[in-house]
Amino acid sequence: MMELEMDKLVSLCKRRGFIFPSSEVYGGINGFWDYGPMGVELKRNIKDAWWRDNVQMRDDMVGLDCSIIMNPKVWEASGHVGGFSDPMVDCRATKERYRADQMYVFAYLFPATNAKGEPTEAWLAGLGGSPGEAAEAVEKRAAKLAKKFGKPADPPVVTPYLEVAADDRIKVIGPSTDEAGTLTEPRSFNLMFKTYVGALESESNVAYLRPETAQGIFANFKNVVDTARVKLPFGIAQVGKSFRNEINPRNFTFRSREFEQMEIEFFCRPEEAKDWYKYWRDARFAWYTGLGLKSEKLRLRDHDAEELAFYSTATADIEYSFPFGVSELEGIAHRGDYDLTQHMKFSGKDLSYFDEEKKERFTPHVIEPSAGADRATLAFLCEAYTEDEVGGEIRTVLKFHPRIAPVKAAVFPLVKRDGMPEKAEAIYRELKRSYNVAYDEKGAVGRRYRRQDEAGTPFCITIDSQTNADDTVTFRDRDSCRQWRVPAAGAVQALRDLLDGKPVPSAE
RNA sequence: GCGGGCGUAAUUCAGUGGUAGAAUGCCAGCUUCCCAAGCUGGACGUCAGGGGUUCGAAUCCCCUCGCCCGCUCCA
Repeated sequence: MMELEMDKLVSLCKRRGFIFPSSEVYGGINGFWDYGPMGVELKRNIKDAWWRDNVQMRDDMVGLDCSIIMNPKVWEASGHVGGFSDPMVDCRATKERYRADQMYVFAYLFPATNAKGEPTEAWLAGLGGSPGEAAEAVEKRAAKLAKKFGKPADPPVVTPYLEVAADDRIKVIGPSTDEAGTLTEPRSFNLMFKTYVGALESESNVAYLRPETAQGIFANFKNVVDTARVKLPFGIAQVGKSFRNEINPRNFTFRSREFEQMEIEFFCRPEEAKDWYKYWRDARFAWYTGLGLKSEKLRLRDHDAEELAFYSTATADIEYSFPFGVSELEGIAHRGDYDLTQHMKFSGKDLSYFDEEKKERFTPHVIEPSAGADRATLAFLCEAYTEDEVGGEIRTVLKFHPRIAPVKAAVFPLVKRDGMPEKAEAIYRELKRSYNVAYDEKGAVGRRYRRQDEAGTPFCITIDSQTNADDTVTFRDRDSCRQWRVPAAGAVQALRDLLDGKPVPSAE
């Protein structure tokens, strides 16, 4: 198995117009990427395949396209504001980082006096969910100090670190150091991109760019039920950009601050949720394999109990083994009725569902298959990248599934004379009505084939001297380099059949 | 966020204080009846950006930005 080097792929993506660093002429900007002429076709094909397979082809799915900026209360309900912006404290000495709300300070007063005759103070910080938990390690450290400075007369005064006065913080000794004053003030880390709605900046018009598309679906649950004549079980699908500020961009486009999601919220009766979870978990895995992510690099991993979010009873990740490690492409989560319940609580609106047949009112449960469009695109690129050796030379091929290939076919006149260009261009024009195809008459045909291989074009159609005699053209298969003849008049249908999965004819 | 490495053409890279280079790719033409062939010609560089040292900086120093690696973080 050839080991893909990420550098080679990144370089190919740049060279062939798949992916560029964002605003590169200004030196780029960390965590943002642009899709070039090839990349935009690839990513669109992936999103279109997702939409077609999950919305168009199904009777129980509808689509939605929500605004990126929503009422900020949405994010209070979802827990993105408040719950996940814990203030953190860094230790300058040990470079460790602690959650400020889980740090308690134990102020001891030892009998030994200093030069001014004052007792010796030691403000020891400990970590834990409660003062009791934090005390354990601290007491051991205090016992050591007691040998030196004598036993303290009183038990220590315990203060949560967040409530320690700013002036007193320099007295605090961090959990893994003996030195005071190494801890920074508590700083909050912003999960979300903050902005202001309207020309004036003030606390009253703060808004956020959405960190996920899911909440727009929940917020529109009632609108869809009231207007789209849907009945449980049904799902709402959305493709769109999301933004996260807290992440550390890494690994090419894999982890970006601006990214695109393909999300489904599938609503069902509570007692059916478990079965639907299993259904989606398998269906989503099969979707990737059906588009060519066939190798052992694709994995389905169930979360164990500790890994589960508190509201979820089951979650699975679809992972891909990238050159930089195994990472998540999609998560399928059984979210129970958590989201709708939260939005009912925060909005005061009834988002329950009335089952007309069973005359029952209840809050639907939700299965959420949430996929990353950019991550899927990167996985398909990694999977497709192949280096074949032909006569001692490296042939670089992107072996995309025809459905996602940016260019479906290229049409060439074998040489630039004898009416071949005219004939080739006529076929090209005809194909172009249905497919994204390329035309090239420049230079040696071998070079033209290789150029298309590198862009992942699955088929090449070549017009040669025999075309004049019997009006047939050659089809050439990207992966095998095999060629066969097809009547020129049937070229469009022949390409359609191949793109629909008809196998390449075996060798003549 | 921390630490380390790096940044020269579209790509891969050479260039350690004295005229900005190579290969590949790209473009034009010739040739060419099938897989990066050959010949001729051509375009392409704010040497990441800014500041400093110097008669002179791609080269030395400082700052910023970006990329890579390892930590940290990643509901």
